[in-house]
Amino acid sequence: MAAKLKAPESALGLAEKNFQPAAVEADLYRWWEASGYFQPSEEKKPPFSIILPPPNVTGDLHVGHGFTFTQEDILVRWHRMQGDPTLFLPGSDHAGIAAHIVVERELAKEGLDRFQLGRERFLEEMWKWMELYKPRMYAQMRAMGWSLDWTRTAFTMDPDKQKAVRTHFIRLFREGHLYRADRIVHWCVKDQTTYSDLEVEHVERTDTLWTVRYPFADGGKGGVRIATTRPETIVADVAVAVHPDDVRWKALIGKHVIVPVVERRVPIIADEAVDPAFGTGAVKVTPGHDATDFEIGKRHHLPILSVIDTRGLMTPAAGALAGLTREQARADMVQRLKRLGLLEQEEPLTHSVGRHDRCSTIDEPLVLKQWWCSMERLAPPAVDAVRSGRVRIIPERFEKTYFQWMDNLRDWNISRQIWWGHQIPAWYCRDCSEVVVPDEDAPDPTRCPRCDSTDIHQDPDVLDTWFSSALWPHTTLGWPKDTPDLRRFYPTSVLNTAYEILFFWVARMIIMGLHNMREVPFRIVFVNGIVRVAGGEKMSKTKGNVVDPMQMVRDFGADATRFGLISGVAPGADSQVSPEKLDHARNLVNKVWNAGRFVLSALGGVSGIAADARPTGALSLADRWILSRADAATREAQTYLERFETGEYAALAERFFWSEVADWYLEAAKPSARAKDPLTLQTLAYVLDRSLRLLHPLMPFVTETLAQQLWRAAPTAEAVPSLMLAAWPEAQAQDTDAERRFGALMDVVRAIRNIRQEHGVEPSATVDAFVDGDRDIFEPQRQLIERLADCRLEFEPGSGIATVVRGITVRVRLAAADAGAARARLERELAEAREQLRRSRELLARGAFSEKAPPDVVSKERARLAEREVQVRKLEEDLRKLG
RNA sequence: GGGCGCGUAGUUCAGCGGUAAGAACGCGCGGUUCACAUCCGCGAAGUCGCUGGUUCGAUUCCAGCCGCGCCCA
Repeated sequence: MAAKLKAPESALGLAEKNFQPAAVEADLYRWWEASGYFQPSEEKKPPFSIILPPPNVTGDLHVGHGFTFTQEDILVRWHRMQGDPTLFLPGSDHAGIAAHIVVERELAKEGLDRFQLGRERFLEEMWKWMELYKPRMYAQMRAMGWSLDWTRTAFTMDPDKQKAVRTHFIRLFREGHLYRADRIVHWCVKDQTTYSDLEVEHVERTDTLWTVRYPFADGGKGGVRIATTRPETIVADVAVAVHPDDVRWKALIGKHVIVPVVERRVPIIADEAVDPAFGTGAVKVTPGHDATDFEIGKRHHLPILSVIDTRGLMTPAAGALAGLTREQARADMVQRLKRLGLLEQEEPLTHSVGRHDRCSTIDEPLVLKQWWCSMERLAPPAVDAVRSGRVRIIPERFEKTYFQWMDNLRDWNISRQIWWGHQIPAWYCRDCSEVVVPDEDAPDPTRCPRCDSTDIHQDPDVLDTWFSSALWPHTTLGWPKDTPDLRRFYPTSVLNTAYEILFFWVARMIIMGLHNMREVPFRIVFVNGIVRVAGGEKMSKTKGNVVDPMQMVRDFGADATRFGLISGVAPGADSQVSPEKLDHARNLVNKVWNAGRFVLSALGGVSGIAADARPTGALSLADRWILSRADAATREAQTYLERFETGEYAALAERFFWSEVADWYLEAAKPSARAKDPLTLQTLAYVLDRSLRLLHPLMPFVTETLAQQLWRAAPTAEAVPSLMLAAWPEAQAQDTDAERRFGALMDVVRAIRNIRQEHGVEPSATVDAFVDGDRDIFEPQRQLIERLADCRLEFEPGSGIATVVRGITVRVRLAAADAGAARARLERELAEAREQLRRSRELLARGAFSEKAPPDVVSKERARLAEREVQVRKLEEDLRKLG
């Protein structure tokens, strides 16, 4: 830890009526960071660690990051306060194609493309981008107040991470998990690269479905009618296929037809993959340009013809169509078929078409030589890890999603024909075609180990970004080296991320973590929903509805931004951000500030108080009550956080602080606070201290600002320099007697206020109020009630407008007593009370209820019945008195 | 086609086998006392999507249907 630094002198004076986030945030964060508070302590307790899901260095931080990372920071700060050695490790991802596209777009503005620049200069441009945006993103993370350990910052293209990826590739290759093969892949003609199954996005669109007749080879009449949306690929057809059980075609299986235009003689084959309901039930088979057909071709040992190249142009193998674009070739082919009289039908068809998820270019399936990662032996342990509970997924329903994908895993295409990323550590000999993958620690090969040729070159392709991201939880901690961090923090505690990347990332981390470390990468996967804009729309740059978290910080402050993002969110559920929500969050932060100001001013000039000393002795009812409520809040906060219910935790913290501490306790405590009553001051300090601790993970800045002031006025025995390091509170047993008494008081006060308002009593007027409840409760609290309800309290029966709460009659005498209004009110209440009484009686009268319902439910209902009987009796009595 | 989720106040959402369904915003009324008008007080507002089933009891569990969204093929 760095030399002890003093907390920054707050730039925000207590005279300031509104909390000014900008005045304190940067100073506090700098102090926390420079003091080493974000680094894990050396406590000998089991550590708590979260590796930040590294955001793509493609631009600025997104509000989705804002939500996820805030949630993580809440867990992290909570654990740190519990004394756990806590690591929250920051980083960023080089983002392969995504970043590639961004930089290529920048180049295009200057009329350049990467091929003009060449690999080396293009990579320089990529690095320039990274060096510009990485620090920018890190600054944004700091602005959000996330307690990240910046001394351990990691980037997927750091030299040691590159080394790790290389080692990983080489080991997988040696163990036979990697292979190079000609297979059908998804090709993007725009980005000039392949992509994996996961990166295909299926979108509905309407195309034309052409029905084409393929004449019989033996000259027989008619022919086979097939339906296709891609007539330009007819020139690559090598068969016609039907479903084996399709009675319409059964007799024709084994016969041959002539592929139109190219006049190729091909067989009619039977394959289960054919959908008899599609078109005529017979389909053309084009293994070179369709994934399903590629599989059919393999099963039937059909040749592969490739007629489209990587630019999307027809190859010489396409014969007459050579050189045309796909669209031109399609039109040309349709004309030819028409002329030949083989085009039988043309109709619109709505179907789903694959597109590249990065740029929405329509997928072009091609057969190309690529590196593949076999999932055969790697996947089963990862399935087992979740099935056995060694990795828990929260909410649980996402386990199903995980299994469904894992059970249908196909081999993973890991080659990408781009330049930015981890270049594949494989070399090819031009003389003998040897594939050279060097040893782990060997330098790059310069000659072929088989034929000694020096004409060898490295694979120009890079690895899929997720191939490196899959290693993140262990490479960030030092793998492949055996480091103290790796030993201490792996497996990490929680991985928290959006459900969108459950497959892309989470599953692959489990797979590769288990492979490289023989242990799961994290104990718990906490799955988030997506943050949407108000109205439920997904944010997207193209729609221009992206909410910038930094703008939110500027407008509302980091504390309010954090709270606004977290509140009202259930685990795994999508959420919405709106200006209203942020307004409210800012108001809450301001409330905390002002309540803090009040307590601090009350403590002014008083010595001998320790904010962390629980008050004891002859406490007032209000003091006892708020202490009990603080314990209740503490207990609930713990429960919610343990269940990852951060939204509930936020709601609870707000409810406790605003509705209980501020609205009732501070109001109740005002006179004795002014009178400098030592017990009340002690309670005020203690309750503020407790509140700040409970609120700190949600809103670190305002709470730290106040804690610094509070601890100066009322130094704690704990004597930690920062609220970040203060102990998380522990709950004591609740004071049920105080809660019952104060609860009754609250009800009475509300009842009097209600009558005042409903009957238009002058706000400044003091009314006479009568209470017939337990004098033992109300008499000692007389002054409090009188002040809060603006009344003179009597305990002798009087006349006036009455109401009954909790079996207590409350009556307010009005200056211009209106007997009609009084009666109306009583009658309304009586009708309702009678209805409730009737329902209660009916329920208890039903034998089945008392026999079968649990005894505690029955006795609770009995008590309720008794209470209602009192209520009705009192209301009737009052009504009778009115005459 | 397979899977998952959602439908609760005008809005955004909690909740839940226990009979009196919550919050916030918004809305209406009232309020200038030394923490806060980014505030305080009071109030109105819901057939818990529809239909059936299980149960002593269903908004909650189950099934079907309707509507919406997402994922996978």
